[in-house]
Amino acid sequence: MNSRTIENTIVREIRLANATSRVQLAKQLGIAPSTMGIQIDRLVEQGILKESVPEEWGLGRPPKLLEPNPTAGQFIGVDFDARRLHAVSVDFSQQLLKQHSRDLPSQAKAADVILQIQEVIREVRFRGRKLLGIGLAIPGTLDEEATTGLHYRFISDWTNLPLKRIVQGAFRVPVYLENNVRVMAMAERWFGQARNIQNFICIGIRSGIGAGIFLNGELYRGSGGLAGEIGTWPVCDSSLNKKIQESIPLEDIASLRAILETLNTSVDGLLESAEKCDSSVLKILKIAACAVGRVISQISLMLNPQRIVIGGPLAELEEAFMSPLCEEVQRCLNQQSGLLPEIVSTQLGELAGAKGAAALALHRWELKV
Amino acid sequence: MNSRTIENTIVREIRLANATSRVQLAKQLGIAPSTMGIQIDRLVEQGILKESVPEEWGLGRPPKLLEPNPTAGQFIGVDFDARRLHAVSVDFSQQLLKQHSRDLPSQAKAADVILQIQEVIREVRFRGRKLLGIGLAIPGTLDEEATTGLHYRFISDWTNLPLKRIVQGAFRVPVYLENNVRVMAMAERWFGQARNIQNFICIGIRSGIGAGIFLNGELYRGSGGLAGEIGTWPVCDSSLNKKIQESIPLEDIASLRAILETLNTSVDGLLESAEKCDSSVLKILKIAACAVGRVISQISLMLNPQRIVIGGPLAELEEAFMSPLCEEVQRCLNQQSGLLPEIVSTQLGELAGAKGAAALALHRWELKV
DNA sequence: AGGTAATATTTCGATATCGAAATAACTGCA
DNA sequence: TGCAGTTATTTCGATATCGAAATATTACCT
Repeated sequence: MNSRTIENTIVREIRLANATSRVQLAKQLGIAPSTMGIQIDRLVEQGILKESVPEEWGLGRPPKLLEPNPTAGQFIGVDFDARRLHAVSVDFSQQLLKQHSRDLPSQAKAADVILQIQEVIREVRFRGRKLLGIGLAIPGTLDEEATTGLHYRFISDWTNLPLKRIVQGAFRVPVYLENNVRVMAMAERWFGQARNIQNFICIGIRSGIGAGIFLNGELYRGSGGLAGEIGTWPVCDSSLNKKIQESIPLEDIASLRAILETLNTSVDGLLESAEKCDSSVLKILKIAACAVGRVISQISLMLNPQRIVIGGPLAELEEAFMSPLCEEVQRCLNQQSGLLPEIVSTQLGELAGAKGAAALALHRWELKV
Repeated sequence: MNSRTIENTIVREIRLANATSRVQLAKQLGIAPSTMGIQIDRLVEQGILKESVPEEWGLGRPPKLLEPNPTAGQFIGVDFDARRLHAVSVDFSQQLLKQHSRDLPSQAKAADVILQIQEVIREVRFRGRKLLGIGLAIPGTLDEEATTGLHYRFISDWTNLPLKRIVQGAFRVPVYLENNVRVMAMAERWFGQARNIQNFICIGIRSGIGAGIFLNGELYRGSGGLAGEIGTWPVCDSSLNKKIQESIPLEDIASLRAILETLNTSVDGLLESAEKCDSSVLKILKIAACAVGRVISQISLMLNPQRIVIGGPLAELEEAFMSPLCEEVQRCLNQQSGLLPEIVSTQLGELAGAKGAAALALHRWELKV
């Protein structure tokens, strides 16, 4: 049991294993069924949970299935980077209510972005459902307590912004912040490729490259909140590029930005020419994939994760990117098959971050008795 | 609260913060003082805990200090590698009772080693204290459940040995296994350089190189129990050795075994000539230190640990090894001071592993009601 | 229809925990 | 000595949890 109250643990458990029974929950949480009965009855009475009857059932008395009551309230999630901003609202059972995406003006200032964040929150807010919390997926670094944005390279004056205070002041509900990539990892853990996986790493390849890390079933942030900052990981491999003598930061080889600059094209252009098997594009992508693969193999030596989830546009390129990446990981770990992680690409679309941010708020939310 | 019973949590808490009071414990564990009183009374009555009076006290009623009762029983810890075997017994309050070390015959077979383990356990067993548990620090890899030794490179037929079953059968007390380096990390965490540090990594440099990892305050094993196997980490840096084109496994550059082979000397010989600043020795050590330093810097990017503890004989060489290591880490992380970990060498001597193994048994031990 | 087996939930007395107030044990001061 | 101030522990009625047995609801079999 965590430090959370039993009530919150129950709601969380029900959301994860959508629809369970009193007895099953009692077993899962190591609580007497009689006690669980009392707790559940109260939550149903309060309108937090809903009971339903199973459609088919074998032997024995059928359980009263439990689900979160959608009408108990809504959560809002916002995700952004330098170019684009996404927001969603979800009901208490994590179903999408409204969504909204917009481009940010290039060269946008921090103050603009903060205003736009508040605008889109109002935009996606669903009338008639109590707003229970807001989650923000923040690019760049956060302070350890996750209240303040410290730095983001691609918005010039994005420095020491007390985002939690600002948004909390504007909407008067709990606001939860988390780093962009970590929110992606949470999304994978809760409704993506890493459900029920205790040890996995989500690697996001966008303007920069970062990792969201789940170990022993928990998000890992590092002692200063800086874990996963692998953008500057030194990569050097003479087999990749004979001219390289010194090592090069991973981000300079494999980030979307670096690749687009090298090829002087757009994201859509890149994806298109990769589909068409343009050989110069494939070569660059292969170099990037190998670099990421080498880093993954080294991470695997250290952390032996069960699974790696790749996020970002490149993850969609099966032949051109994911295959060479997997091969390189295999090559590097050839002797040690026990260390070889499963490598998959994300299936959550553009809204992954926003949905993850909403889920962050929803999972952190505490029922006050 | 963990899944452990309250009683065990209390005993553990008292051992960690040697001597506290009922009220303090109640606060620390979030339990009502009245309840804590009942629990403690029972534990004292059972002879598990002892009460004592504080020597000096300021204002207010002085607390009845609590400590583990040494006579409640003993734990035995065994640590070994291919060359040498250590065993200790400690009382219930973690104080050393007896110790024993012996060399293993070179080319010893697994069966020999297992017999010797049982012999030294009998050797250090302290008469008149109930034996409550045995901890074994095992070199090489273990299965996920930590019951079976899978493989150890330096004992030829060390393969799939059900050590837990064997030793448990022989002594009829709970037996706990853990990997060598992880036990060292536990020792650092409980009574060494990493007390009260949530995120740290213990790097052991002996015949091989491995890492014991504590994250979020918990030991991290990896999804197959293979986390920390950094011996084959590829190191390549043309600044270290111009002739290197391909990367080389860390263990081939920086393990004690590799260094001793290169210099054709013994451990004592190496330490001695390092003290005397033999330049060829210093050069080899510097290359090793830089290799380890580079790996640490990469690990820090990923995990942002607060502290790194270096174990093994080389950790004693301040000038010849630790200094160049720290410098290399700083150089590699130059732009990112937030990621720079504290780097220290272990202060626990030869018996660290055995004491850690005993502490493992003692911390895992469960009071059965 | 009636009985049996299986599973879920509730009932109910025993036990554990909580929280607030009372009590105990000390220092410092008059 | 007596009293105020401070902190630790215990007391005690209210509440929560437990565990085993009782009850409820279903399928399946005869």
